[in-house]
Amino acid sequence: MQGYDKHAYEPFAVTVDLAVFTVRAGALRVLLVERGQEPYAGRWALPGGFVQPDEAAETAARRELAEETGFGDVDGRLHLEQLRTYSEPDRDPRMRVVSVAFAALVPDPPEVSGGSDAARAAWLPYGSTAYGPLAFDHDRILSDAHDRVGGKLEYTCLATAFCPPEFTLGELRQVYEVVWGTELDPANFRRKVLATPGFVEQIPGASRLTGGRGKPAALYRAGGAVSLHPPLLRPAPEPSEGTRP
Amino acid sequence: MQGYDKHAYEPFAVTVDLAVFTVRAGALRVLLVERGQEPYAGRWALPGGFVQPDEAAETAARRELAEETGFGDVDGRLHLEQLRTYSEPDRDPRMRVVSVAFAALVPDPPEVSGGSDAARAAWLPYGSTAYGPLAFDHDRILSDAHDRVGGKLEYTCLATAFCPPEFTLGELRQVYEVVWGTELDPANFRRKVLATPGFVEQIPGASRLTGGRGKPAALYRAGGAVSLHPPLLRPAPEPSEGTRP
DNA sequence: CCAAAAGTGTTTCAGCTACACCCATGA
DNA sequence: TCATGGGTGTAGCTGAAACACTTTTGG
Repeated sequence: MQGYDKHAYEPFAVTVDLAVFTVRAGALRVLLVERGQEPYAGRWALPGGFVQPDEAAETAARRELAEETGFGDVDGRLHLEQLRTYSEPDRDPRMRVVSVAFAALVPDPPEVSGGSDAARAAWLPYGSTAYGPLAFDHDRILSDAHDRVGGKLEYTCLATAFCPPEFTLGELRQVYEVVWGTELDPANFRRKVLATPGFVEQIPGASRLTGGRGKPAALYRAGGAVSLHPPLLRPAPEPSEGTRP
Repeated sequence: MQGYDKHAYEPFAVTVDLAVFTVRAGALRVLLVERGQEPYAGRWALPGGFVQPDEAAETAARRELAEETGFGDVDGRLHLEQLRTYSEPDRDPRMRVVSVAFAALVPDPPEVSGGSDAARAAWLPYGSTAYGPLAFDHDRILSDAHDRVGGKLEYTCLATAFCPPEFTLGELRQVYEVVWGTELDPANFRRKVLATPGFVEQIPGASRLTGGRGKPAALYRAGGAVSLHPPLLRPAPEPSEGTRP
């Protein structure tokens, strides 16, 4: 950071890529766009685009998401979080592109009106074989984003970002189950969540039917807390051993 | 990511910044360099520099660290981990600079031979008032890096990255205490570490004096595990409440 | 009545905290 | 001998897992 010369180096293009998740119909879904041009024409890719000269990466991420998928930040309920930056020199065959990746969570999936830029946009089930390999290194980015979200559910109150303003504890539990791919004990989950001050707040008197059948469930709002002490650990992958790479 | 034109946008400079931590003499220290030029001449800053057109950010980070501080990756014992990317348009007064920040941990601090680029390099105590505000937004980067490292100690085996190849459990415990700024019960810490398979491996027969006094301590090596199940939680900051922003 | 989901109670067990206590060494 | 840090033992608490049970709805 000592010797500066604006033109001493070949210019870098800086882009953003977004892995936007939601939970719909009991499944984890990702927002993908179909590429209309080479390279990777016809392949699915993460939404994203160039960072403009006067904007921060996060600003660019919100703008591109709206432009490309017609999905704006409705009611400010879009949770956006920087994932990491991918900078391998050959990750784009045409030029040097450094991409700042974001993981995003949205509660209810509004309709996707394929925006100005992209040929097609759709919420596809995460991990599905329906969309082959993604363009560029987007498979890796998507996988990293999924890992990050799964981990953050353990020690933050992030799960409410998948839920509408008013939700039941069963819906909140489904977020954990769908992201982790496991089943949780409803009784223990309930106690754990309610025992964490500020995770959720009950809406007095309100209740709603969920599965069509069953007792109506009380409604809750997201509380002000952001972190979980102690954390809500997912069942150990191995039989309680230190994980090796 | 649809319409490409290499010169359609003002070029971005892409740099790396490193927050390199070590534990020396019972204190957490950071590697800083003194700036020789404007802006912020004479101020302390994180080591870092430009990413070259043909290298990934992590490669650039290792190279700059060696060039600027003369501190190479001795024995491959440098733990380097991407933190996040800082891209606010005004973070450098001269031009648009997007910086990929890294957190790094090293075991024993070899001498720092202020390298080619920097005026001076030194290991300064973290949080000390000795170095005023850092250049650019480096105070924030350093703070973010400290948070990240502190958090990762809880649920990964990262602490061994601060230790030499052979270390005692007291030294390992000191890493936690120094980074978290708390005291830990030696007995319980010992049991917890040994109960996690793959965290450390005892070196049979070896022992060493540590504080000059006291019983010689057994020596251990880092094991192959990377994550901690269940985690080693630090004492809650508040009286066991969900943390609010 | 039955199925399904919400919600409560209870037993059991693992893990953590706290603290007492012994061991080996230098001063 | 005392101070210091390593290392072991143990009683008690907390919280999570597992599972039985009640409640309230739709079919």
